[in-house]
Amino acid sequence: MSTERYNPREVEQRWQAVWDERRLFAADNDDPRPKYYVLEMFPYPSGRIHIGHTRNYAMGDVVARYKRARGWNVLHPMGWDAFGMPAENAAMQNKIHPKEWTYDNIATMREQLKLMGLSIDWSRELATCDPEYYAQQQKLFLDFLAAGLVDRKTAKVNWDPVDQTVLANEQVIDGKGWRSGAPVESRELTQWFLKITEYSEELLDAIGDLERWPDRVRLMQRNWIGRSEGLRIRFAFDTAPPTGDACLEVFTTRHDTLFGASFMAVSPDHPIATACAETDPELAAFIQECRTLGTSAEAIETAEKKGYDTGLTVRHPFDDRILKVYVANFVLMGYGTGAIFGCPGHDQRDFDFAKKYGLKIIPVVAPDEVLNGGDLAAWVAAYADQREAFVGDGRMINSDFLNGMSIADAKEEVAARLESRAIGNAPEGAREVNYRLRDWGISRQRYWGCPIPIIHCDDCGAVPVPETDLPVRLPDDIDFDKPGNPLDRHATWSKAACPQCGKPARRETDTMDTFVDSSWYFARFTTPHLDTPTNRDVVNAWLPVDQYIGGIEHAILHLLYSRFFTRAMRKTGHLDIDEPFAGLFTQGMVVHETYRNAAGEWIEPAAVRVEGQDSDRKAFHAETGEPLTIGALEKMSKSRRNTVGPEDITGLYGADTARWFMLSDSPPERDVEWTDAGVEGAHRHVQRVWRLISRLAETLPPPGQAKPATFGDPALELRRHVHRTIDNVTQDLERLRFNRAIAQLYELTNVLANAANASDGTDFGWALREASEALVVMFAPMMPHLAEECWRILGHETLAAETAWPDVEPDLLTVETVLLPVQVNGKKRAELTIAVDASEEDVQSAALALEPVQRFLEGRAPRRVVVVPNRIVNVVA
RNA sequence: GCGGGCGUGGCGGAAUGGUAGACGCAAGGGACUUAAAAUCCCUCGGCCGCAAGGCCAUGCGGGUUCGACUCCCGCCGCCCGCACCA
Repeated sequence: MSTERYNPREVEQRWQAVWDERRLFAADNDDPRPKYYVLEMFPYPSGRIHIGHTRNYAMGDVVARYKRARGWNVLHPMGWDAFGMPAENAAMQNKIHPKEWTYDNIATMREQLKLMGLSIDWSRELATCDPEYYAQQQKLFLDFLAAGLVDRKTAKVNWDPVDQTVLANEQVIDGKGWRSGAPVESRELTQWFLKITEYSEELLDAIGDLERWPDRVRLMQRNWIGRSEGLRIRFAFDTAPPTGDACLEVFTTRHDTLFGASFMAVSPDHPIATACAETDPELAAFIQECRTLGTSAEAIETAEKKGYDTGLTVRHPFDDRILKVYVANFVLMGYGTGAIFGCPGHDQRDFDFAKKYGLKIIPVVAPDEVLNGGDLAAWVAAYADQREAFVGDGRMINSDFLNGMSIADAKEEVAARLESRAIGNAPEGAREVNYRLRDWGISRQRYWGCPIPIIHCDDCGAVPVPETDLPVRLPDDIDFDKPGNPLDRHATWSKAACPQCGKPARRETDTMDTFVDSSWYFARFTTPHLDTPTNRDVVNAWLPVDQYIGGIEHAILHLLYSRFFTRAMRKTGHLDIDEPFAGLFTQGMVVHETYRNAAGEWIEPAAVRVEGQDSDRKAFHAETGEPLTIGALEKMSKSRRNTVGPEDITGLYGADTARWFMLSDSPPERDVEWTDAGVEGAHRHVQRVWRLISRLAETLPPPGQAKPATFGDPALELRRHVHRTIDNVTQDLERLRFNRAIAQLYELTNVLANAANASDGTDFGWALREASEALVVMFAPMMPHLAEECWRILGHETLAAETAWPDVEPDLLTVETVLLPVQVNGKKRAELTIAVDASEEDVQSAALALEPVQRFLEGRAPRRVVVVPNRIVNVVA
């Protein structure tokens, strides 16, 4: 008897060795079959794989294995996003070299991943901290530089005082560093920038073509790029500033409200503000005050609108009114021109500002309900006493030649008039599109990153390192005794000869933002060991990634940078595609209950005993018996101590159980709660399938028997269910609805278990084998080891992993009779079994003849009978 | 503030205008066992009823429709993203 308990530890190891030995998952660049590239966001080697990774890779592996079974040439690689600050933090804390720490972690995590039985082409493994990888990244940087896609400019940067480094805007969350959580300061530094804004328009427009991306992510990217159409207007100075400018330029999207202008305001960082402050200490103090104001949500929410009158004035372009120029704390230098015209009537900030400084509030747009039958004069008179500016739609008032126009027409009129006039030799107004997106500052004052291949020479400036000198390698002999960048302090590394003039010069000591590393790794996987960044033919053949899978936390940064990088690589001739990821899926997190003791300390699940159920559940410390409070479901994290290690699960139940469980209950985009009961349930299923198949294997006819010409009813019924399941599971896997596919497979298992006891004719034996094999091949993507073991005892010498996906016999999807629900007034009252091709009249009369229908009709004739063929009958009484 | 999403049994969730609650978990009952584990079988939204059957039910209130978890309008609650972007 082969019905001993299934031993996942032994079985999984054995089949993993077989897969490895046969190089089953190595993708060949010359394979003539159509390609399919499935990729999960590569992990940061933080120490150990956690269960969230496991879910992510399980999903990708299901797709990879399924597509392989469908005959695609599948590329499914894995690598390591290996540069970054935790390695340096570890170096400082534990006196271990970042390189050693990183490679140790990679070794550990690689072994953990291998235990999961993922169908990965390990021959393509890469680590971004490997000189083999970052050498090519340095080439890309130099190519981008030559192509004009790199900028070096002084810029106000977000400085993290704890990590002692610059942060991208995207890395500042609520005014705090995304890693350290420390309040971010503002500093002026010379930085390297990648000119992502060159592609603002293209990156925005192309979002519409990303059909297999979640709407949510597309929307987030759209908002992040933040396009707005408006008008750049030049206001002639009446009292000129010390800079000597003739005009004050502003950007606005509400030029229709130009007659409502009652002041001008510039940012505290505007050159005019800076110039005025030189001779005005009070203004200088005001500007300083503005800078210290936080950028956190609360700070912005509660910040009062404040301004400082510069004494400068401008002339209104249409009515010659003189408008005062303020420096105002709410005007941002980073957007538009850093200056605005204030229209208190129709902008809440300007409204608040005007109230505070006693400026005129002139409504110039009135809503239709006031214009049509309302008391316009009274509305205008009371306007300034309101609390809120009117920002809705309406028609123009108080606006000279614009009066009566719609907002859109007024905008058009103002733009046309200002464009046709000029101050000096420049037009007074110009239509302009502005983007919120800023250039990407990539300089980091850090050791553990890709060195920027530049040498600074006093005479020649910033000179690229010649390609023959690449890679610029990180030095190994470094110390982490002080915060800041160890490369700066290195005795010799930064000394270099200028490649142009040969004089002593200084090597760039900043390294690249690690988001650069992850912006092109998907392309590198196509030729991971080549001595150029890509091979154009190969990369063009594999890209775009057909299915990319990762967390929603990368919805903006990583995905936007990768989209930009792909375009930059296109411009520099490294590939010929635009979009890196044709399909994107953002999976949910794995969450777990949290537990705390009376002292408020977090207690890890392994040390917790839970009793009772539902609202009566109580938690105790497993050893001390101390009562614990059960907290919220939270993302597994070290700080909450609610993590479960994958090896705990694979050790106890095997990888298949873990994979099956993580995919089974929740839809993949939603969070899944890790529960012991759920895992045990999944494991019971593994054992049950094993028992079922091994019992069946003893009685089934051998594989490869000719299909019987005819089938009896029990066999036919089984076959129908099998083929319906094949059809459904196929559709579900195509759409990544793993939970539904699994529900179907549970059902098929139940059907097969019942059928196994039924009958034993030749035709039935054949149908049972067909059903068993279909079941095994269909669950193989989720439980690949169990599938191999089942496949073997079903009498096959081949591997389940190499077996083609079963074909649906379309005839078996159609049935002769159908069970129709019969409703009376929209409520189900009876059922009707009838031929699928029955005429509507026949269905109708059969339905009306049913006893319950007659009962509800109470002898009356129905008013109407709705027959939806093969779906439902509704009798309207 | 702006934008987006979600709300279904004890729980995770099915059902994308057509039988609400597939499938799983938990729970209860039974069989097997000296016993336990494992396994197998049955029950499992609420209420009324011996039963047949009926009534109520997808956050709340309206609407469209022969028919609404699903579409529309208005509330309530929760979650996410962006945030002084002119």
